[in-house]
This record gives sequence, structure tokens and C-alpha cells, in this order.
Amino acid sequence: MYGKFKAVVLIWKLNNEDEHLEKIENTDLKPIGNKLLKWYEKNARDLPFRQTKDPYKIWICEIVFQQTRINQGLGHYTNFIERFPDVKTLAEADENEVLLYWKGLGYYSRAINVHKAAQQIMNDYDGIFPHEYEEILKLKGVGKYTAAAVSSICFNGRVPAVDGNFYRVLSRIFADDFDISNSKAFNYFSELAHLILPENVGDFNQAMMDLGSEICKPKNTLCGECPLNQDCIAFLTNKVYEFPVKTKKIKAAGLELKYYFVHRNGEFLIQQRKDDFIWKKLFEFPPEISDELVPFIKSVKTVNHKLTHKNLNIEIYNVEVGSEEAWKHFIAENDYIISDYESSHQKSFPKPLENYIGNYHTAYRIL
DNA sequence: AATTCGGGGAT
DNA sequence: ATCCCAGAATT
Repeated sequence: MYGKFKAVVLIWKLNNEDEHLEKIENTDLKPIGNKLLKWYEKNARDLPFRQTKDPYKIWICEIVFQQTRINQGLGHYTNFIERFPDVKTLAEADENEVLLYWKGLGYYSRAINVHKAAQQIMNDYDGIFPHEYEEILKLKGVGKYTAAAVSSICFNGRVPAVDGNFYRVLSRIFADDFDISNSKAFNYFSELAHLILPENVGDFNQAMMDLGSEICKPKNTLCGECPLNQDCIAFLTNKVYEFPVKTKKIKAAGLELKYYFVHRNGEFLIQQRKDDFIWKKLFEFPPEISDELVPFIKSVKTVNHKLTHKNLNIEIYNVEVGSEEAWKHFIAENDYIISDYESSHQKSFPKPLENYIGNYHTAYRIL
């Protein structure tokens, strides 16, 4: 067979049509990485975390932007760094406040893990962010990608930070149909990346992200402006949109939830979610009520949420408790938090409260 | 090895 | 509607 990477073979074929396959081993692909670096010097996006090599800030930004578009997470990143400017501040913070700053960003275990990892750094590393890839990898919520990113950007580690952009860019350059859904894809594309890896790996990793985001996009690529278009087998053979190859299918599912907006005199009840399923440890209205409150149900409305690959349908029951007796009894019987519209903003709801109970002026009348 | 965790933007 | 995104943890 061809050897380790059929991509290398393809490039070799383009350049050495009549030569023997042994030439493969001598194929030098480093110019590709250096071209990318040169492009990055002039075309790097101006992002807040590009001005620093503080491992704390780079780490936080890598966590925030996992599976998250830059524009979506920028505000959260800025607010988070402002409130928790260093490891110590984060480690000493209350978990619920960390969650508050993560509100609306999704994947809430990231917030829980980033908080734990900060305490990990204080306890296990004397408050000094670990420099070695293998040590960074031990931090809660830090996987191979994030460890590689922090290591390369902050500590000159020679590790490609293989993410979705790497899959897309590399699979196109090499017209490589390796299935990116395969669990071996990370290692496969890591090795592929090493073929073009330049000296400055930190910039290279960020350059790949910028190229993937601005030029080598999933759709509407700007191949004409791509610094690597003459190295890209997919472009040269007009097959850009055939890569990357991804086989896994997404199954659609529905989810129905019920909430009870139990209120009296401007106060209402909330509680904190468990550490499992969605919206880990965020706050919400009670999902059920006791029979004694059923007579106080005045109306119901439906709210639709978008949840990845799921249609989420929420029914919100408006329970206006007229009887102080029933109100106090219900509170005593259950472990609920009494809140109001203003103070609830200091809690981490999955969505802004307006999504459930209307805006400020109609908060108690909309249902 | 497969599934699950979000929310928003683009198409 | 469908797909994707600076992925990681869990099963």
C-alpha cells in the first residue's frame, strides 16, 4: 500500500508523476506551515486573548470557546476575566457565581470544571499554572486539544491543537477522506499536522483557527484568498466541499418540560438543578407542585427553546397563590428558594427570566 | 466506541 | 430544518 498517509502520496503524485513511491518519505511539506504563518502575520484576527501569553487567560479562553463561536463567547470571556482575573480569584469564588458568569453560554460542566481546576492549581501546583503538557492535561475539563493550545501558545510546546478547524483544513489540503467522526481522528490529524508543523507552533495553531474560521469555512470558502490554495489537493481538484468526511448521523429528539411559576405578592419560587443532564446546577422554577396548589393554577403558556438536535417544549403554569396559608405551607414542605424578579438576575437561569415570565413590567401579568 | 452536554448563527 | 462551532466527560 501507500504507507502512512495517502495524503502525502497524493501530493507526491501531483508533483512527481513518474517517480517511485520511495520519494514519499522525502516529501517536504514544511513550506505549507510556514506559508500559513506568513499569512497569519498579516491576517490574524484582533481578539482580546491575542495580546497575552498569560496561561490563565489562554486557558479560560480555550474553555469558553470550546464548541462556541467567537462572537457568541466574547462577551462572556471578557466579563469572566474581569470578575475572575487570576487563578486565585477563581479558586476562591463561589461556584454559583462562576455559573452566573457562564449563564447562557451552554455546556455548564465547563464552568463547574474550570472552577475545580482553579482549586486544583492552587492545591497541587502552588498556584502556579503548570508548564508541561502532561500536567496541564490533568486539569479538570482540560482535554488533549486545550492542553495542546495552552502548552503551545504559552510555553512553546510542540503540540498541534487539533480541533474542528484542523479536521477541515487538513482534510482539504490533503484531500484526505479519513472519517472525522472516528475516535482515532484526533491522533490521525495530529500526525498529519506534524508534517507541516513550523517552529512557532503557538502561532501555527492560532493561524489554523483563523484560516478555518475566515477562509477555509465549512461553506462559502474563500479559496481564492487562501494562502495554501496551491498546496490544497481538494482545491486543485475542485473537491473542496467533499471534505471533511463525516459519517455519523444526528438523531432528532423532542423534550417536554413543565415549570410552575408559583408566586405571591411579587415573590416566586425557584430551585437549583442537579449535577446531571442539562443546565447543570442552574436555577429554575419548580418542575412540579403539590396537589394543594392545583386550585391556584390560573393559566398556562408554552415556551419553545432550541436545544442541540432537540426540540424543547416548555409548559409554564401560572400559579398565583392567594392564600398565605397555602403559600407558607408549600414553602415549608419543600426545599425551595424564595426569589423575586430583581434578585433572580443574580442566579444562573438557563435563559433570561424574560423568556419564561415576560419582561419586567409584565412579569407577573403575562401568564 | 458511542453518547451527551447548549446555544446561536449560517444556510 | 440541518449543520457547525478554539471538545471533554461519561457510559
